[in-house]
Amino acid sequence: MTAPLVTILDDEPEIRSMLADALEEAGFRTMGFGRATEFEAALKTATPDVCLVDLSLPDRDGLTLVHRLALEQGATVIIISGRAQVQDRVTGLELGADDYIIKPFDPAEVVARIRARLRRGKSATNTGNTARFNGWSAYFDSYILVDERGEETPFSHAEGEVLRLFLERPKRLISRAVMQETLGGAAGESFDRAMDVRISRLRTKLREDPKNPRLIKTIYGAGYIFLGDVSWG
Amino acid sequence: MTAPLVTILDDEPEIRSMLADALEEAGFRTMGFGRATEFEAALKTATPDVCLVDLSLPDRDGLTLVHRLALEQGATVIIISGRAQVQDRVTGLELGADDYIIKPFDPAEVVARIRARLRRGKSATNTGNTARFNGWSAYFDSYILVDERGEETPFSHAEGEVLRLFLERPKRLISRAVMQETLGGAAGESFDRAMDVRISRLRTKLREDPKNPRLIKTIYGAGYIFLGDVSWG
DNA sequence: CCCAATCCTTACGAATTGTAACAACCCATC
DNA sequence: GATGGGTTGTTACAATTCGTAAGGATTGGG
Repeated sequence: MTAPLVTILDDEPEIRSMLADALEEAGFRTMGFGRATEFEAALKTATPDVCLVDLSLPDRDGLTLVHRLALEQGATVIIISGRAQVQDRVTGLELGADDYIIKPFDPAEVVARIRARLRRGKSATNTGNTARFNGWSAYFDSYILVDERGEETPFSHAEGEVLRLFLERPKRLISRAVMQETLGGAAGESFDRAMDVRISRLRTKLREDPKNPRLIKTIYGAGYIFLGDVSWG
Repeated sequence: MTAPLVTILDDEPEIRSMLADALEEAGFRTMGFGRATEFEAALKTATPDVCLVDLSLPDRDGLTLVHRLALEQGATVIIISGRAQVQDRVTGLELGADDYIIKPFDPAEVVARIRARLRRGKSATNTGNTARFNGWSAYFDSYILVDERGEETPFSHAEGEVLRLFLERPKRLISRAVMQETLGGAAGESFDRAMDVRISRLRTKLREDPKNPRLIKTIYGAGYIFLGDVSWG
């Protein structure tokens, strides 16, 4: 499972290094090019997962290049451009680009947009559906909880809804009203016992001590609070 | 092939109608909603290809909704928001959105971005009649599954239909309604057991552990989700 | 310490889903 | 046509999920 490869095609070296820094920080491999010819030469040996392309190239019309990349190579292409007109963006996207980012940009957003593209694809690093907390790993796409010894515990859809709600708001009070809203929809009268049961079942899967819960705390008369050091990814 | 369905979730009626106009002009079908509850109710029967979501909803936290849509439903989600900070965009994309468009926007760009998303989703899948996933190779022209050791298992036409549907939409929830539509045609009454049987038979051919399936997961009350890293070719 | 409100947990049942077994069907071959 | 192998739908029943009810435990105010 190698890191995804991102190529950067831009004639300004500062932009290349800024992007490369941010991308490598985020765990990607990068290759930078200042001219289309070099980039195309490299394409013969490397197969990038994402191509960042600046439209204002010295030696080639960027749009044509994007079109060819998207059509022939089938690569994911993200245009980076100083041209901010709606019409520019529309034609760029129509020609096959997957995204269009306007200069000046924030590298963090570029990383986020690349991740969003890759998420959909094949064996791409799926960000956003895995969370780690206090020795546990929660895989929301496979509906599995894994403890630190690697032992797996499957959880159901309903349990996953509760767990995700907690992991999205760690160390904050979550009122019963909010829970009802996000989970069941209509906030019924006697129906709210259902939520207790969901939480109860989730607690047993997390092996919580009923007398002394470490992760899911009950705030009498208010709601619940999830005490865990959560990191998504 | 019917036109792709785009749902619009925004509390401002003018924005809804502006988007609906532009999208229908461009050949899409649209459904508009002013509140998250109505939208979620509609999701039980309809399966949109793209969901446009405004983050400032009156009755629900938009970001949570996006997260749920992206993870559970596996839908293509595009956020439309007035919040223009980079951090807003990054968190929106991290939570599962496929794109983030800032108000005020030009409907033409929205159309172009939706097209870019759909293009990627379709063309990546429809080509080829061979697919690889998690050690398996599926040959749809010869109706044969091959495991990593080269052992062959033939599969029938009906099983192939289910498998193809899964492989074309990996890691997304496929509702029973969609399955019926793609497979059996008429959504009968007692006929829906047939689908379970198809899936059951496919599961045994993929050597799934009945207690703990890895590839084909059941979402109680909703549908199925195929969790393989698929590459066509 | 007492009591009412709140919360936890167990058990049960309705709805949903899995699968084995059988029947209907298709289709090539004799 | 009849036969036989394979495929697919149907039925029946087992297993799972998840809300509900009920009783016990806990909390916090007085």
